[in-house]
Amino acid sequence: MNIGDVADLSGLPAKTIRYYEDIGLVKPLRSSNGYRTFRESDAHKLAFLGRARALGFTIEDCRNLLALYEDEERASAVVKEIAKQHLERIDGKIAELKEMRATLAHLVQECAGDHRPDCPILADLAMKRRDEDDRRKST
Amino acid sequence: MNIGDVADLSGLPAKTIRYYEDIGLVKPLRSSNGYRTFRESDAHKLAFLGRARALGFTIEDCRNLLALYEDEERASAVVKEIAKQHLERIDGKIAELKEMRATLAHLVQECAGDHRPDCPILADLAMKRRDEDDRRKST
DNA sequence: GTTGACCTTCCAGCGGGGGGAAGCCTTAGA
DNA sequence: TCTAAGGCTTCCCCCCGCTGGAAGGTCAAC
Repeated sequence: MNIGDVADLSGLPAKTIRYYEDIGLVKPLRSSNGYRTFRESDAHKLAFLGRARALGFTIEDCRNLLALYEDEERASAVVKEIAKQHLERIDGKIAELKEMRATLAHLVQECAGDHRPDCPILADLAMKRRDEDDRRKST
Repeated sequence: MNIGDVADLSGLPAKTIRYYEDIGLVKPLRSSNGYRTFRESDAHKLAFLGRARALGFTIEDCRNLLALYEDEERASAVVKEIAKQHLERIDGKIAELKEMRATLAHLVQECAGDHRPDCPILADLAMKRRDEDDRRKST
C-alpha cells in the first residue's frame, strides 16, 4: 500500500502519517522508487493511533500503548494505569473549563450588550485583585 | 517600573511580558540604559491581559478586548459578542472532553488491570471501524 | 572591585501537525 | 509518442503561546 491508501484506510492525513514515521511510531518499508510501502500491520497501527489520538492520548502515551499492544505478555494493569492517568488529565481540563465557563457565563449574563459603553465584562477584567477579593466577600 | 516589578504586580512571567510587547499588546517606554519602563497604565493592562488569558481568551481576543477597554465609546454589545463566542468555544471543548471521558471511563472500568495481558482498552483501540459499528449496534 | 541580582537580545524548541514549493514516478488518453 | 493529471518525495516555514538558555550589559550593596 502507498501512503494515500493507508491514509484513506486509517482516516489520517498523509502529512500526519509521514510525521508519525518521522517520530518513529510506524516504520513502513520503501519500494525501489522511494515510495513508502505500508503493510497490513502498519495500516492497523495507524488506525490504532488515530483512535488513541481521538481519545486525547498524547503521542508519548500512544507510543507506550502501541508497545503494549504489540507485547503479548503485557499486564493489563499497565495499560489501565496509562488510561487512568489520562482520565485524570481529562477531568482536570474539564474542571478548569467549567470554572472558566461559570465565570464567563456570569459576566455575559450581567452585560446589557447594547450600544452603551458600560460593560461588566471589561470592568471585571480590569479589576484589581483587592477589588476582586472584596467582591468575593460581598457577594 | 522595571519588568520584574510589573511581573510581580501582574503575576505574569517577565518572558511573557516581553512577548506581549513583541506582539504589540503593551508598549512600555525605554530608559536610557535600555531597560523597559512600565507606567501604571501598562501594569494595569498586563493585569487585564492576565485575567483575560486566565479565562481562556485567545491573544487576538485579548487584543480586541484591550482596544475596547480603552475605547470609551465602545458598545457593550461588541464585548458581549466576543465573550459569547468564547463561551461557545468553551462549551464545545467541554462537550468534546466529556465524550472522550465517557468512552475512556467505560474502557477503564472494563479492564481488569491485573497481570494478565487481556485488555479491553487495547482491544477497543485496535478494533476496526466495522467492528465498532457492530458493537454499537449490539449494545 | 567584585559579587549577585537584575536587565537586554537572540535563537531554539515544545506538541502535533499544516501549507506549499520543487521535483520524481506512473498511468491514461489523444 | 507526447502530454496531462495525479500521486509521491523531501524540504522548510508556519501556527499558538509561550519557555529555556546563552551571552552579555547594568546597577546596588558590601
